[in-house]
Amino acid sequence: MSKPLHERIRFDCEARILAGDLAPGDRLPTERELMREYGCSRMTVSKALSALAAAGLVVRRKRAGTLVARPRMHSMVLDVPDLAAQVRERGQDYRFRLLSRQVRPAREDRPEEALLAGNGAVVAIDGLHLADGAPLALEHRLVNAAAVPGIAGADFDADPPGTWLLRHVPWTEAETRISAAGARGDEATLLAAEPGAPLLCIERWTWRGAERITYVRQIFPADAYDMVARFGPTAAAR
Amino acid sequence: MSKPLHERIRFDCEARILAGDLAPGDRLPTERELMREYGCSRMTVSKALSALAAAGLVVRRKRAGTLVARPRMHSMVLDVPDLAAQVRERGQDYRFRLLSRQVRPAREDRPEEALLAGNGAVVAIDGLHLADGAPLALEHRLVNAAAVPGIAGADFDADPPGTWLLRHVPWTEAETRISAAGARGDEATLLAAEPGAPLLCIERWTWRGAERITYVRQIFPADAYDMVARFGPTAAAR
DNA sequence: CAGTGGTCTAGACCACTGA
DNA sequence: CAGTGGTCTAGACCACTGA
Repeated sequence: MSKPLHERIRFDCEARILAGDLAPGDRLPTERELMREYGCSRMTVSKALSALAAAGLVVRRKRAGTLVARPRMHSMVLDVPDLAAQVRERGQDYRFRLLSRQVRPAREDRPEEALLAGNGAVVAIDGLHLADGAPLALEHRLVNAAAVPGIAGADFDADPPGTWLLRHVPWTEAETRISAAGARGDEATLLAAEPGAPLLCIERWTWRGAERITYVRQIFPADAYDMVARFGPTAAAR
Repeated sequence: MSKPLHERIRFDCEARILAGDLAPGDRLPTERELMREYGCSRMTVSKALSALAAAGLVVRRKRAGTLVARPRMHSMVLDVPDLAAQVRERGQDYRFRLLSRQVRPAREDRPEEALLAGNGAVVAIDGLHLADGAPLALEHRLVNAAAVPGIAGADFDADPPGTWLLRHVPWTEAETRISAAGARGDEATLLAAEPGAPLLCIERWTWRGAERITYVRQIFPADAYDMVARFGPTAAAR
């Protein structure tokens, strides 16, 4: 029914900041002042202001008080594409066409394979993401065979390799690189594009602790895909 | 010296989850069990577990307890480029060359200008980001003249327009679109590239409340720039 | 319906730091 | 050195929900 008191206090303070009523550097009421204003205990006020601090809207300093933070926008939240879900959301038919899957020793002359598996084996997977039968993205993936035993025999009809991995390998870290590139001849053929045509290129390394799990490179024809990132003072920390 | 107790409890639980000691869906000890284990009050335990929930590592449900969350990686943190800072960090000389600045009525036949300013005036700024004198990115920016009065006469020698705006317009929301495109003839000339050459294209809309402040489109030659985004179970919520 | 987390109180002692 | 936030206690009542 009614929101908890600490959420109401947080909301009220947030509203004053976002409306510009309080400018960056201005002081909010102290905890003791807010206790009186809302007729509540200090823990309740503290919870509200700590949440604002965690969200980056205020900075709290002893003696100085709680100050409206200077806005930053150094980072935004990037949606990681689940291609299958996105295609289906548009009412199209999603399919993953497996082009090849090999289990073989990592090639020393390929930096990604050496980084991934050292002297061990890699599972190399190439495939095409299709929307209503038309090529959406070409995917080249390498998986550390020792780290993910099940991958060699996994069935990618239901889930493409990325989704399969997300389900079977928990708690990873990842780094994504987004760039543009021109289509090579073989890539152009598979994507039904012209050689040299502009592509959006997404490369991602995924770790579990210190161990590299997988490397993937997905390329999209320029008109087939955009990535979207968002920033908001409220949503930034979520 | 010593970390607060609630941080220690949080750290201990986090370590057990990240080590795989507790799998997704497993139950953590209840608050009352942790109270006994650490010999502390329930508020202290609650603070630790709430922080883990806010970070997305656990899900808390009444009666069911605190469960290790299923990993998601639906989103990553994207660094927003401060081109001037990045260029200087590489030891190169950064400059912004202003190509043109106009204050004029928004053109109705251009969707961005109509969205931005309606029937009002826009400030249209075109410029080139240079690293050691070589073109790094071509920028086309539109600013809502009514919303940002100072921009018409601002000096962009010290700060490029994006940096200037960040300093003068607080608390905005933003949406960034990243795509690939081929260079048009005029763009290619300014960027010292071939027509049709692949470009990384970054478009960003910035709002203050319901009001649109600025639209910017930056294009980078494919080999000049990559964007990087990161995901980590601990750092995700920061 | 018993056990869980959610919220809240009314205190306390303390570390820090800027007026 | 006085005022601020940081932490913590030992309770309480409650809403929710799954064993």
